[in-house]
Amino acid sequence: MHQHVRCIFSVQKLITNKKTHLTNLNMDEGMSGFGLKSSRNGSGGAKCGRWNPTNEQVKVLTDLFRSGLRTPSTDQIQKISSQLSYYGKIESKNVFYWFQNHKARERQKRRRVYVENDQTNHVNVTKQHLVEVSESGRVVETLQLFPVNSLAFSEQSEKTSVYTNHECKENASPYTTMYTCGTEMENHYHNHHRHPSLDLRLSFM
Amino acid sequence: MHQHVRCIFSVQKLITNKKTHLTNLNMDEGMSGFGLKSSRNGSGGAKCGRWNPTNEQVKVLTDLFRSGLRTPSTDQIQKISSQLSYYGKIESKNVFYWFQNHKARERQKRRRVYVENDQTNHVNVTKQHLVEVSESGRVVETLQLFPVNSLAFSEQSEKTSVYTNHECKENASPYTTMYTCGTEMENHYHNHHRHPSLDLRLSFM
DNA sequence: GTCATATGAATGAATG
DNA sequence: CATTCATTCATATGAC
Repeated sequence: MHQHVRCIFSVQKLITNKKTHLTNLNMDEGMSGFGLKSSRNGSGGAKCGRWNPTNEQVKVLTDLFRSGLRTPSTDQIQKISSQLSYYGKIESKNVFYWFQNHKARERQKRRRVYVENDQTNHVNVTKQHLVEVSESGRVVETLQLFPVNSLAFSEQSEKTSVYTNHECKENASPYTTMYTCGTEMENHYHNHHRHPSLDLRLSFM
Repeated sequence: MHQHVRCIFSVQKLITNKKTHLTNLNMDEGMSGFGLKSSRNGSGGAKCGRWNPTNEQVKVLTDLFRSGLRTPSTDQIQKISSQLSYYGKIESKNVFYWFQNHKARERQKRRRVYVENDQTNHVNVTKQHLVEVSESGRVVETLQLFPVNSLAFSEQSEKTSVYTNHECKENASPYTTMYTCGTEMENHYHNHHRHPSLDLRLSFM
């Protein structure tokens, strides 16, 4: 709604100058449909156009992120997007933005927490030893992702917490590192996806 | 009129499941004596989840906002947060969000008024004393904030949106300028704050 | 209890 | 990549 104006601008921008990485990803697709997920809004309002990732999509993206992926290439983005489309409407740009945002916010949080620790504890915290995995560095060859077919099962590993009520102790450490260089993905799970064997096998690089 | 619908849904949402990234932080709400924030959240509840600013914190933040600060840099955020922590538990991100929200809502309100004016004489709904244009222009180097001992003094000029022009875009010089409307701050008081002369001296750039 | 609002928190989407 | 904006979600509080 309110984005109309901005959207118009942005599109123009895109066309005019910004012919970058993004452009290859149909960034200008605009917001065609949007699968009213049941997950988040589900309101009858139908939302104006913002992508609303399903839990499954988020799960997968998060897993990818945790596995070390930070800045997927256009190719990867496309693959991911393609795979995730199984769970609901999604576009390449969504994936692109997701990673951008996730990465940025992770960094931001870390920065803030760091400072906070620093000043409250007066400890020259060296908690900063989190080895930021550079996406350029070692990456897993292939990543096996399994479809989370039902929330019933996926929720355990994630924070998903339905805590919402009291003791929102959930993700007590949202900021804490989870930067393991994706090798652990190897043995992540070899579950049984009863779903259309939709395994997101992404070849990083 | 626009949100109630969502509220209903949100409740349902609660039940279903969310993927919120609630970052629990807080708990306890600090509140080192004195304050007794009477207005918001009457102590007790709200233990988990949400930061509950004390009146002093709100006062300072509001003053900063009124003085022209809109989007503090990370550095500023940290300083502010640090200083405000004197009054109670607070994290950088709270400050960040506070400004983000405050700004956004002011904008939103303004927009809303516009629409109302324009569209039709809908209802003379709370035209908001949105007038109050500040003659911004001068730049201050440092801003002295004084500790609010108590909510003694009234704060009713909350809104005070700078409201320069449409699309004020004060970002023209984000971190360098400060609109001083804060002359009043000068003489706020030099009373004895029983607190460690906690003066928020923020050097804006 | 329901509805409504204020506001903290989050996040998709951009922009530069 | 950092910053910002717009919108939405969540929840505490208060009126009815």
